[in-house]
Amino acid sequence: MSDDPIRTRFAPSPTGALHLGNVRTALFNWLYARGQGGRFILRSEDTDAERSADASLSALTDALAWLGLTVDEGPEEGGPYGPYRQSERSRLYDDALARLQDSGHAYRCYCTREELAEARRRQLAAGRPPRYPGTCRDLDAHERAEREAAGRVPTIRFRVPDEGSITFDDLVLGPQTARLREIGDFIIARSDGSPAFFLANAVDDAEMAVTHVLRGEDHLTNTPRQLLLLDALGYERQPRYGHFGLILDMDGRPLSKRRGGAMLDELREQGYRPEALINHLARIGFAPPDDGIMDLDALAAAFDPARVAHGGARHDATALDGWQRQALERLDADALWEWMAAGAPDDAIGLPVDGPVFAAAVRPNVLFPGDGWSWARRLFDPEAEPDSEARAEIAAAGPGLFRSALTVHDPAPTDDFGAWAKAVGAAAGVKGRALYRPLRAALTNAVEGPELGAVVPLMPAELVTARLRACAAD
RNA sequence: GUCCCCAUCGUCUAACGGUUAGGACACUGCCCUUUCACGGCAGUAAUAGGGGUUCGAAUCCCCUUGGGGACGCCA
Repeated sequence: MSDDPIRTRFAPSPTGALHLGNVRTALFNWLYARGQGGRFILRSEDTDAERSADASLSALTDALAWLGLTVDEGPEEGGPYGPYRQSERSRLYDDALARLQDSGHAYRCYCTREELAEARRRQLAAGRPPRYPGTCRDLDAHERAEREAAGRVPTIRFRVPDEGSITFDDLVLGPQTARLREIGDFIIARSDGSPAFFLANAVDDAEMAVTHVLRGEDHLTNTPRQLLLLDALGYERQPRYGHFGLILDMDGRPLSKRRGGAMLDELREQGYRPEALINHLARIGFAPPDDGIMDLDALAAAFDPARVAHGGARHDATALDGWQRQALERLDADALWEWMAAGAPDDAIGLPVDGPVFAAAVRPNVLFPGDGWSWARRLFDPEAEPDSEARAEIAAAGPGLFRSALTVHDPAPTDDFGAWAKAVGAAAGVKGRALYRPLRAALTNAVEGPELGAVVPLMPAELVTARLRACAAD
């Protein structure tokens, strides 16, 4: 069938937290590799030494593992194309840089940041695209020596041909053509000798035999440059690229750490389930065959880059919550309790019943572990007070109802709540809404919540009595 | 400013020349529940605008408008 095994990669810079856009990129690449029986590679793009930290990298691998995006080759897993940290691959980049200069594809540029910024400013002001003006493009040996004597440290730039075009078949968008005259000479090595993104990223993809690169459309205009580099370096084995629209927030603005609400760590901390996140993200830009929650393998089997949406799309937190609800419904009581317990606050109240029993009882009214724990407090804390709505409900019902309730309170309604409530209704002469709402308010301290029959039997009998007395006292 | 990508219900999307334009989330209503929520059922709601091409256009082409991206010693 296929000659070469599919290889995809996720190549983040370990400088900070992942937002949903990054996660979806990882997800799509993982889905494609998995669905095609290929391999998913993690590569740490840590060439910017100061900003990279191994702590961030391990946080990142932890996040991928939590999501279920297993890594086949990477910094921790190793693999035949290692090392998988760019900081450990400088020999490769140095070699590429040397070859590019020897072949005349690259040259030293002595322009300072200030000069470049000034040139850009002038071009913009003149209504022209801000491109490298080519100042150092054709320096002779004498001119170079002069600048070096002046203490200037060069960067290395790739010489983009003035004429011609480059084309590629985008996995998502289809055929693409870029005119070379639109592309300025770009920096491939910083003045400290470290490789720039264009170079390191392209060289590594080729060296690591990556076959398919799925990335955000912010890279669309990078691709021609990287193809140029790969051609100049003589790589015959080049990856195919696919670009999809970026994820935006509900205002249609790009996701950013600053605006918040879409950072993976934050969401995980809040208690979102990985399945919820995965299913939400899989459907931003892609339409799996099933409406319900799908597991990663099923998503992988269905995934097809050619069917990924071209345009950008919004991250709607409400939709994510919908997936969270579905994810919670599918958990069995033990798993639900495990999830809730993991998210217990420091001042979590002790439960008078088994955790899984409690978790299952409040499940329909819980989206996050914190919700469960606030139900625990409302239901089981002897100190808990009715909220204002509950107070109003209790006042409106008057003490008579609760006095009646106390008369039928022995034995406590812990066994058969339905029968007890019926008896109370008969004794007080009320029924339906007029009966249940005050009882709910008195017993659970709130006017809305889980099924009373599921939750009241969990409460200690003395507590039920105490709450009824408090309401009957007036 | 220049170049590139994009455009279907509020949101995410399906329909890849012929459908009553479908689904999910959200919203509304009804049912269930001697209770709110949960759940079940139903409903409101979209092809940005204008020109073409075609027997026939959401679908192909052009223009306009609107969004996004790139143009960094960031990745």
